[in-house]
Amino acid sequence: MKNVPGSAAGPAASEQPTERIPSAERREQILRAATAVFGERGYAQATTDRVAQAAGISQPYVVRMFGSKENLFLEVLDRALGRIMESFRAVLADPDDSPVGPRLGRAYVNLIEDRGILLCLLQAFMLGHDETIGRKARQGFLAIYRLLRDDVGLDADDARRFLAEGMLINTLLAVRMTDDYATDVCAQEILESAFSSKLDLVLDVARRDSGADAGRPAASGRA
Amino acid sequence: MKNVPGSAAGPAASEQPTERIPSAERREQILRAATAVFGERGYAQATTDRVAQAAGISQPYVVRMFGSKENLFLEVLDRALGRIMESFRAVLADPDDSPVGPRLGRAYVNLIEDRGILLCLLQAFMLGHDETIGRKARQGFLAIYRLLRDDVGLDADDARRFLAEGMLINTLLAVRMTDDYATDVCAQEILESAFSSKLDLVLDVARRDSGADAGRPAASGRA
DNA sequence: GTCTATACAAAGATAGAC
DNA sequence: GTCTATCTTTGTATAGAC
Repeated sequence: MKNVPGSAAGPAASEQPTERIPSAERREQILRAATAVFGERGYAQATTDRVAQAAGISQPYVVRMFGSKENLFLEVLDRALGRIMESFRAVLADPDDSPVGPRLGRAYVNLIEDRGILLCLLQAFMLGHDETIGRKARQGFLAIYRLLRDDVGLDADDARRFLAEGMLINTLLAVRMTDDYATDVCAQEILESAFSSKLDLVLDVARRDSGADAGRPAASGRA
Repeated sequence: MKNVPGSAAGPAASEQPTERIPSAERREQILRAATAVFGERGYAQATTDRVAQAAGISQPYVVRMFGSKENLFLEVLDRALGRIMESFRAVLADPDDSPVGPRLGRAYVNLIEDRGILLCLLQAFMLGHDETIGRKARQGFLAIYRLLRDDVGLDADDARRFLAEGMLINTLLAVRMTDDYATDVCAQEILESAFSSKLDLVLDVARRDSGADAGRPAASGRA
């Protein structure tokens, strides 16, 4: 039972044999799906087939459009880095007078709404041993560091501390610490400490994403 | 060209068809090899065959001894957590009067000599989506947190900060930031900031491990 | 622009000999 | 205690039709 074009199972006869949409749009759709899948399972455990299912298209088409799984991941990584930098720059541009640190932190956590962005970053960092991906991952890390140093104006210690908190956040998300929020006081404590005002958002998103294991189409609107 | 028992390629006719050693010892040997491989490639990308090569035995034997790859990883994770806790407890037991924080930090970084221990931990954290491994990973994380809170006596904020620095360290190791140490000032700066007095050790270990890609036997002594 | 069919490689696991 | 041979599944990628 793979992804069926216009077969039964559906509540009537409506699903066209996959809409024919412009490749640019399709690209973005696939990237979005791939980000969720790579973020959740990691590069190696993510399959092009799961990405395809999440995007609602066939596996060969995913490969066709991006050339290879590795290439797809590289584009996903690029996109994720872009979102992060963009998000930080938006904070810097905002004429708010409260301290930047916390504002950047909140902006970072807000990115969890964009499913998989943060996790893909961490997944990429885990691939340092890979010739191609590793290099790009290091570049990405350093690009963020430079932004903190040069554009935000943090000193080396503050930049390190900021990144450290970011890595902790990534880790808590990756290990799904929210699963233990309700049953373990320590889990609760560290989550509150790490996310503070953004904890509700994190818990909401975790609830939303759980069950909807990135893989098959996210229950599209039209039923 | 797999791992050959007593074939050619060797500098003479010496290598016995793999020594017959007691299973307890072999177990430890495999766990050590597996820690290096899992740490470097991650759970999914690590193959039982690479572990076997690193341990100098056949692939089926690895599976035979641990039942499955998943089980092997779980034991590796257990062992890694044990080493960390043990190492922290040793610091607490040490009648040194300098502040505990930095001493714990140095003890943590010292663990990189035990190849893969730190990385396996992070790799496990990345597997939160996995029913079995994810649960154990969360437990491990929380066990460390409790040790910091209860045994070390840190408050929630300090414990969080300590863990955050630890996650940054893990990430820097995983992404192999040391590869850029010589060529990128930012890489140099953040490595110095994150590892401070232990940077030399880190660079040494990186040099030692590079090239010796965990996979084939680590150039055993007798040539 | 998108699919079906399929070739091909990799990897985990099992059987059974030594 | 340890290996060789091998089954089986899964997953990437290609060919070619619609």
